[in-house]
Amino acid sequence: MARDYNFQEIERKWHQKWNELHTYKVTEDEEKKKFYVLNMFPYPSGAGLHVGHPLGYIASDIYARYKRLQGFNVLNPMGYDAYGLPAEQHAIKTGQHPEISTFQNIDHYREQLDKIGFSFDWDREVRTCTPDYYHWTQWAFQKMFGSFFCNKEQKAKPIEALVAHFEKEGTAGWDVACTEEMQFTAEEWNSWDEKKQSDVLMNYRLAFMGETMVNWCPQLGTVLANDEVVNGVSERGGYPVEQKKMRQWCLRVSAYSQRLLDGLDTIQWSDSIKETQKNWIGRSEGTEVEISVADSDIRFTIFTTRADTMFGVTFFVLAPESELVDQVTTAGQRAQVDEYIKYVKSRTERERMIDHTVTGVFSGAYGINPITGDRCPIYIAEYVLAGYGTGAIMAVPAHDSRDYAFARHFGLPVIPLVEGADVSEESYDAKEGIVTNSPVSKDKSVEYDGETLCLNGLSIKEAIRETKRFVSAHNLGRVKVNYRLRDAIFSRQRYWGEPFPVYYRHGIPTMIPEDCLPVKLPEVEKFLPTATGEPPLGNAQMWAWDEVNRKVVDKALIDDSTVFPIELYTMPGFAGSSAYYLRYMDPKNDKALVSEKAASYWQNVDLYVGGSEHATGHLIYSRFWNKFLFDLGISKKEEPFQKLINQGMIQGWSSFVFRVKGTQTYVSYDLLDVQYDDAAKKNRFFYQGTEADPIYTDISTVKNGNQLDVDKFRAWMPEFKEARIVTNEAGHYIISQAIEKMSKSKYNVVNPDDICERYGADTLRLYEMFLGPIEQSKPWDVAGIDGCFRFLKKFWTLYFDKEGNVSCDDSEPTADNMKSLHKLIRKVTADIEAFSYNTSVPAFMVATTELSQQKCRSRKVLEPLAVLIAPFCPHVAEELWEAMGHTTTVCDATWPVFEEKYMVESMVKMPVQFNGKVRFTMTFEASATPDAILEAVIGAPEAARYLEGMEVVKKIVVPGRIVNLVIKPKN
RNA sequence: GCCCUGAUGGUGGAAUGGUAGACACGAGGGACUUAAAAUCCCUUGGCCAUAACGGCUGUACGGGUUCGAGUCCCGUUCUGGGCACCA
Repeated sequence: MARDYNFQEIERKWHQKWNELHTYKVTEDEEKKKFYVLNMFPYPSGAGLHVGHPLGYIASDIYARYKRLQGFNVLNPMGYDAYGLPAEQHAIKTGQHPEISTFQNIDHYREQLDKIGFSFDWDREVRTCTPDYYHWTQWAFQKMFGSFFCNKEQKAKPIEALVAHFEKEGTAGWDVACTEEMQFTAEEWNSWDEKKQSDVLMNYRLAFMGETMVNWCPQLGTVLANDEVVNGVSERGGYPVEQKKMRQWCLRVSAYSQRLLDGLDTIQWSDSIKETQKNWIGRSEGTEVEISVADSDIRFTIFTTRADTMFGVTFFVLAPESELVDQVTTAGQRAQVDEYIKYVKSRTERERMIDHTVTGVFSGAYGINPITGDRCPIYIAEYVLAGYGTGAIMAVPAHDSRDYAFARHFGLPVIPLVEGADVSEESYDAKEGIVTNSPVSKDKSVEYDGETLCLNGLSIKEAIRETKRFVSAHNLGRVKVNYRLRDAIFSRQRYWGEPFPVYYRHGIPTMIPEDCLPVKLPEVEKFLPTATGEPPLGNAQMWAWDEVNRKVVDKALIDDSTVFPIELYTMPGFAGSSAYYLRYMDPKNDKALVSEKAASYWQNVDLYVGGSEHATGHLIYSRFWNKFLFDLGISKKEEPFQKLINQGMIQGWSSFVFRVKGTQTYVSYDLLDVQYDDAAKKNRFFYQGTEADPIYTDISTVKNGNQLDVDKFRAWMPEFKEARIVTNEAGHYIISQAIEKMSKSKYNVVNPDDICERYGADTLRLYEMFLGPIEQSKPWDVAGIDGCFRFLKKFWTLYFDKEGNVSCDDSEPTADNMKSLHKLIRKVTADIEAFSYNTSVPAFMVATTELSQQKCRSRKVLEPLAVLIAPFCPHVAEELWEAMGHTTTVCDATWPVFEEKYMVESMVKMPVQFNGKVRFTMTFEASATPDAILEAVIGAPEAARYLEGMEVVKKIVVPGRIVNLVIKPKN
C-alpha cells in the first residue's frame, strides 16, 4: 500500500486524538519548571481570521511546543477580547444583541484556529464579556478606588490609611499622588461632611471621578483615551475629536510613571517599543520657579528644563485654560482676553495640531523674574498647554523656537545667552555652548542672603545645575520631575462594556459590596443613548435587571428606603484586557482573580507575542494594572510580560479594475493614461480622455499574477455581470495592484482555511514562518507556498520506502548522518531561541536533502528529526512518530541535544551538489599560517576520501577558518 | 524638529569581522510523458571572455579602523515606525 502524505487525513486524525487525550491540558506541577507563553488575545470580528492573525500564534506555538519538549510545564492559553465597538455598532444597526454576534464570531474563530493545530489549553479560555470574567475586572476597579499612591514608598496603599492620616494631621507630612495639590488641616477635614470628604478623596484615589478635559467624540457619542485618538481624530472611524470638560472615571496611571519607566530596564522588549513607551511617559527633569505678579499678591509657578536661561526671560505665557488667566487679566485687557479665549475654545484639537500659527494676547499683567528682578509682560497663548507642567512658562525667545516665533510676532525683545549664538534669524535651541550675559552686569542679578547668581563662563549643563542649586537654596522654587503620561479616562458612554460596580448615594459614588459582584450588564431594548442624553444603560429597567442585581441593590440599600441610581457608564476596551494573563492562571476561580497557589507557580508571562500597535495602549495599561496588583500582593512579579515579541503585519495585495466614469465599462490598466494630481496627491486615470476610477476587486478574481479572470469577476458581484470589459491587444485585462493592510473592505483578505484545505496546516505553519523575520511586516504572497509543500512531501519520504512501508531501521548512523542531524539541531535550537524561525525552514530543507542523498534509514537520526520538526509541523511529526512505533505522542518526546563531537568527527563538509568545490572547516590556532592549515587539511584522512583521484586546481585559505579546494578529476 | 529601525540579485530573504547572495519563489534549459499535471536534474548578481580554463566588479553613497568589513566607527542620502507647540 502506497503511503502518501495525505495531510487532510493526518490533520483530522490528530486533532481528534489531541482532543481525546487532552494532550494540551496543563496543570500546576511543582516538579516541573513553568513556562508561560501568551498571545495577545484577539477581538472576534465578523470577518474571521485572515492569514495575518495566525502569524504570531504560530510563532508562539512553536516556542511553546519547543519548551514543552525541553521538559517545561508550558502554559499556552487563548481567549477573546470580546467587548468592542464593532459588535455594538452591529447591534445598533440590526437590533441583535452584541452578545449573540460576539459569540457567533467566537465560534467561527475557534473553528478556524482549530484547523491550524495549536497547542492551546482550551480549558482555560476566557471571554472578557462573561460575568465570571468581568467580575474580576470590576473587583480590580473597586480595589483601585480603595487605594491611593504613596510617592515616598512608590506604592499603592489602602485609602483608609490616608483617611486616618487626614483625621490626625491633615495633608501635612505625606507625599501622595494627586490630581491637584491640596492643603488642609485635620480640623478642616473633620469638619467636612461626607460629600465633601468624598470629593476630596477623589483627588487621591487610584480610580477616581474627575472633572477633566476629555477627548469627546460626538459621532461615537463617547469619550476616548489619549491612545485612542490619532492625529486629532478617533482611531476607530476617524471622526473628529474635541476637548470637553466632563466628569469621568479615571485611573491614576500617572502615579506609576517612574515605576513604569524604571521597569523597562528589567524586561526584554524591543528597543523601539521601549523607546515608544519612554516617549509616552515623557519624563523630564526640570525646575519649578515661583513668579509673583507685579502689584498684586498673586503668585504662579512656571516649569522649565532650561533653568540656565533665567537671564533671558522676556515674557511669561499662560495656557488659555489656566485658572490664572482670570486672576491676572487687568480690566483694560479683559475684553481682548475674553475674545481670545472664545477663539481658542472654538478650535478643535485637530485644528490646533495642524495649524501652528502664532496666536496670543497680552493679559495686562506683569510678572517679576526673581533672578533679574525684571518686570516681564504676561501673555496668554494656546501654544502653552494646560495639561503639562504648571500650564505656565517663562519665555526665552533666544533659546526656544516657539518663544522666538511668539516674540517676533509680538515685537518682544530677544536676549542671547550663549557665546557666539546668532539669534537674528532663529533661536539657538541647542544645549551646547558657554553661557554669557548671565547677568549682563552685576546689578542685573538680585541678591538673596548675600548671594547673587552668575552663570557666565559655565557650560549650559553646569549652568542648569548651578541655577537649580541657587533656586532651591534661596527658596525661589524647587527641582521637579514632570511626566507627559496622563491619567487614563476610564468611562465610556456605551452599552457593550463592563458595567461599573458603583451606585450614587446622595450624589456620592459608592461601591457596590464586594460579595455582590459581579454587577451584570443589564438587558436593554435599544443600544443608543436615551432621549435625555444618558448613556445606553439608561435604557435598562433600572432595578429589574436580574436576580443577582436585585440582591445587589437590596443589600447596598439596606439602610435606605430610597432607590439610588446606579452608574450608567461602562468601562473602556482596555479594562478587560489589562489583567487577563492573570486570569488564565486560574480561570474558573470564583473566589479570587487568581489563587495564591496559581499566581505563585506561574508568576508572570515569560513570552508575550503581539502587535506593536499596542505600545501606548494595552501595554502601558497592563503594566500599570499589574503593578497595582503587585502592590496588593496578588500578582507576584512587578512586570507582567518578561519578553515581548512584536510580530509584523501580513499585508494583502489589493487589486483594482478601472471603471470609466458614469459607465459600466472596465478598462485594462495598461490602456490608461496615468497623471499625477499634485493637489490630491494621487494618481488619476484616463481612458480616451474620460476619467476612470479604480475599484477594488476581490483577489479571487485575479489570475496569473496581474490579470483579471473575467468570468469570476462577472460572477463575483451582480453589478459586474453585464460589465463591458476592454482588454488589451493580447486579450488580457491587466489589473493594478497595491500592498495594503488586509481588510474586508479592500477585498484583499486571504483566508487561512483555504490554505489549510489546499496544502494542510503544517504547510501553512511552515510557510508563515518562512515568509520572513517574524517582527517584520510583509505582503502575503502565495507563490512560495509550493516550495514548503514540496519540502514536506520530501521530508515524508525520508520515513517511507516506495512500497509505503516505514523504512527506518536500527542501523547505526554514519558520521555524515550524524553531522547533518546535529548541524540541524544546533541551527534549529538557536533559531527558536532567537525567534528567527524563517532561517530554520531552509535548514530543514538542506538537512532533508542531505539525509535523502545519504539514504539515511537509522532511527537514531530519524526519530530526533521528527522531534525537531514537531514544533513547526506537529501533525506530520505525530504521524511519523506513531509510524515509528511510539505509543505516546511526540509532544512528550525529548528535544535532542546538540553534540559537538559529531561535527568534529565528520570534518569534511561535502556540498550536496558537487560543483567541483569542496569546503573544509576546521578550527585552528590563530597563529597558524595559511600554508600550515592547507597542509593539515589535505593530509587529513577525511579529506583524502574526497581528494582521491582528483586534482586540486585552486586553493583558498581563510585564516583560522575555512579551506576551499577547487578540484577536478585527474585526466 | 526629536527618538528608534532599516537599506544585500527579478522577488522574499541568508551570512559569531573570515568563500556575499543559504533556502525558497520567479525565469531559462533539459529528462520522463501521445499530451497535460506531477516529479526529477541543470543554469540563474552584473560585466567581460571562452572550445575550455577564467578575469573584473559588486551589499544605498563618501570616508576610516583591520591582514580581512554587508557586518565595527564617522559623515551623507533615502525607507519604515514612534513622539511632537511637552517648555
